[in-house]
Amino acid sequence: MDDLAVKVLAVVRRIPSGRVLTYGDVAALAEADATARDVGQVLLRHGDADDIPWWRVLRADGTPPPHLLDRQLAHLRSEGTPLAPSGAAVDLHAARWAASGLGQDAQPSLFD
DNA sequence: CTCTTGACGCCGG
DNA sequence: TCCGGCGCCAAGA
Repeated sequence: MDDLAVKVLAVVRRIPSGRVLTYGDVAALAEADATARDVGQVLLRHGDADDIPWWRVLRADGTPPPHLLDRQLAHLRSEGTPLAPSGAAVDLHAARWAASGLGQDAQPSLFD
């Protein structure tokens, strides 16, 4: 478990239920030279831990990676995450967690 | 040391 | 809107 993984997982654990972040967001919040790809690598290795809400991390367009589509959407629906009209993706505009410098939580409307 | 792989993201057709 | 291609970069083989 390297330092980068610790930081990335710490960020993911802080995502409130019903909110989401993109891989790129997590990379930026990890305060390291992490890229979105690195975040994917970390979750690939450690995403199985029970205390890690990996399903709250999505791609930049709000869709989950293809092989996780069903499982991930099931988790998101169960915790009331705002989905896009299509139902196949998350409504990022509404559900994206405004974490930067705002502490524990934030209002989705900040993005309007 | 080189080559492949992949939970990403952006851009052009 | 839907693809396909390309850049990116750390790990393994």
